[in-house]
Amino acid sequence: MPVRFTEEDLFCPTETALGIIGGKWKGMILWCLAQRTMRFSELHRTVPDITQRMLTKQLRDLERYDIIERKVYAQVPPKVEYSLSKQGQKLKFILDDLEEWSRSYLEEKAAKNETS
Amino acid sequence: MPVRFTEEDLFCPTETALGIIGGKWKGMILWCLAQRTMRFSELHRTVPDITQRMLTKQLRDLERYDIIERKVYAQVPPKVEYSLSKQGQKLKFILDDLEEWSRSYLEEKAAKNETS
DNA sequence: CGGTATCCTAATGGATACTG
DNA sequence: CAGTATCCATTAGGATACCG
Repeated sequence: MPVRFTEEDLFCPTETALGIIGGKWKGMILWCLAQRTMRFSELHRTVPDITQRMLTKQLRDLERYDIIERKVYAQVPPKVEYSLSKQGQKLKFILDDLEEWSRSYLEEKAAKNETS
Repeated sequence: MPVRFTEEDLFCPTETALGIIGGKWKGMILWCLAQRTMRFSELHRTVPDITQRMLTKQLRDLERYDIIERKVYAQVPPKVEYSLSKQGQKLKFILDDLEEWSRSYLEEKAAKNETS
């Protein structure tokens, strides 16, 4: 994903958005940060099975696109807090809708599997 | 992505949804089919630069998750139409929101780039 | 027209060790 | 605590040729 967006993005902005929130971990990270501001280590504990490397990488991506904010406290041991930015807050509502859709989707699937 | 969903999915359904609509092409394909039912060749012309292989693969994925429907007309030359399923229709509204978010996001970005 | 099959490259993700 | 660095495995995606 580029930081300067192209004509492609303007042709289908949905694609852009999916590029930003896509991947294996971003949904869950955003979901966590939508609940509350969290430190790196908290995220690491909360997101199941993510490695430090991946967590760092995803957070850097999200920060780069101004979806989250990173606040470093100048202290030892270090403390870094992550939170949703203004854009991230807006995105949260959509992710909520997506979660709701997914729930009903999974329920319907489960019901179908029972009757079949 | 499994067809039988796991406890992981129930822990964070958003992840599931992003797994279904993620990837390079699915957003745009769904966006096309949200406009209207389309034949394979129409999709192929409309989605820029997608290969036949990729288009087929994405359509199979979406069909497998019951997001779209595939209707084959028994005629020569063959005619196959793709459309949104009921679940796909519901998803459409969320993708619309996502598109709107993305537009405002890109606009803000563009504005920032001008002033900087 | 609407696909498959084969082969290949690029991108993503993971394991592990190390550090200010 | 909050990261990097290195190396490796897996997956996504692309080029091309062929088929009913």
